[in-house]
Amino acid sequence: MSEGEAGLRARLVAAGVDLVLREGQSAVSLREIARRAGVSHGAPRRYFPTHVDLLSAIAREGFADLTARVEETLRAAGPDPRTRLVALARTYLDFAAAHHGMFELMFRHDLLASGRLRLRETSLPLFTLLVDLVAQARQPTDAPAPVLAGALWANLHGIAQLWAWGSLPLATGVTDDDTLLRAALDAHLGPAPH
Amino acid sequence: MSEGEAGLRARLVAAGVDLVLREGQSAVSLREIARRAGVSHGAPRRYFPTHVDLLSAIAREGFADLTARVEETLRAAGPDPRTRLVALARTYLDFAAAHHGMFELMFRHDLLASGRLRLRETSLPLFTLLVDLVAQARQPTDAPAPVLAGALWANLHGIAQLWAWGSLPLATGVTDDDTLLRAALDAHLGPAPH
DNA sequence: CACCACCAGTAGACAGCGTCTACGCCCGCC
DNA sequence: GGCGGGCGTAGACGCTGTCTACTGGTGGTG
Repeated sequence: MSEGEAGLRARLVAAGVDLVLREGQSAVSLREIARRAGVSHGAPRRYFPTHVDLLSAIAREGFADLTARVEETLRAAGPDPRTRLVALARTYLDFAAAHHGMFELMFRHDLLASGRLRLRETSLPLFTLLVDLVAQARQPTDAPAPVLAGALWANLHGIAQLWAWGSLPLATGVTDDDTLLRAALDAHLGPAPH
Repeated sequence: MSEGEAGLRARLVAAGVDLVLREGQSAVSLREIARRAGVSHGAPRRYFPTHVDLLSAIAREGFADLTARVEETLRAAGPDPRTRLVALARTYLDFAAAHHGMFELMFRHDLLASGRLRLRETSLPLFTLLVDLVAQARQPTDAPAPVLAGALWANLHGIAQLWAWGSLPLATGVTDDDTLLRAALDAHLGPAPH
């Protein structure tokens, strides 16, 4: 009845999100989440049959968060498609850098394999946003929008991943990912009009 | 003295490589590796103080393997830089697809953080190969070769990752990664002369 | 030739993990 | 007023990585 009574299911997910943001992927054990939610280690099982089920719910929260941030950014960006694409890309990279544990969790292969991630409801909306923008910004001679958007997304994702990994700054000698972001956008959409 | 006596250190790494290739990342527990190598679970500790030390050694083997495959491919490819780049990229994607467990292990963030991966000796040689080819293939107006190569590598890596992840085919509608590979190369190096 | 020091590998303990199962408690309904 | 059912507890199991005490064999030295 107290204000903290938000339903154990939601509390577990919230505790998990908090944990992965704060301590990283390795901290998100089932038992630690239960501890933080103030219940016994067996309690989560009623709502999440398996550890990966709980992790998937946490990762879905991550996708929702990222999508919300991107939409927020786009709301503030001007009408120019290219500018909007830069904003989207910047948000993606910032998210990956700021919430690296969550970002890792979101793209964990075993979660995907479990099928509980529901790509259609999580990552697809985000991708659709990208496809729309690409469709507006692309040149007539470019590849079809979905292919172009797919290649661009992969580029973004790779930058986020390898940048966090540290070998990209080491190898390229550049010290900020914005250089690579611009290079990627210029490459896929032609040089910036600017 | 028998032929099987290759030194426990090497046998452990070999068993780990075999295991990760065959069963995937989750199978590479310290104790399972020890079991496969025919020693007790405490034995690895003499050569690898920690589990991540052993995993790092396995991952380094993966980088060496990938590098060797790329060099082999390049040896067979013609002199045209663009053709050679396609060959390199294809090898990278094939490796990621065929040895997904190893590929994941190689880019695990906790291994990187342990410092035992030694990027300079493993991934840098590979990247240098790429930079050299890019330097030959790039247009004068393009970004500097290291930046261009970095962006291209990220693109490749992202394709490998997201393709294996499954959302790229789902989202783009394309059914083979070659389409995306070509799109990426065309984007970064200009349309193929063909 | 005897001894000893050393080193590789063994074996057991420990805490933590995910999963499973048997058990109580409490609330709402008949 | 009693009963049923869902929610959470608690303990067990086998597995994990790490730590520590130990043993057996081997090479060098007196």
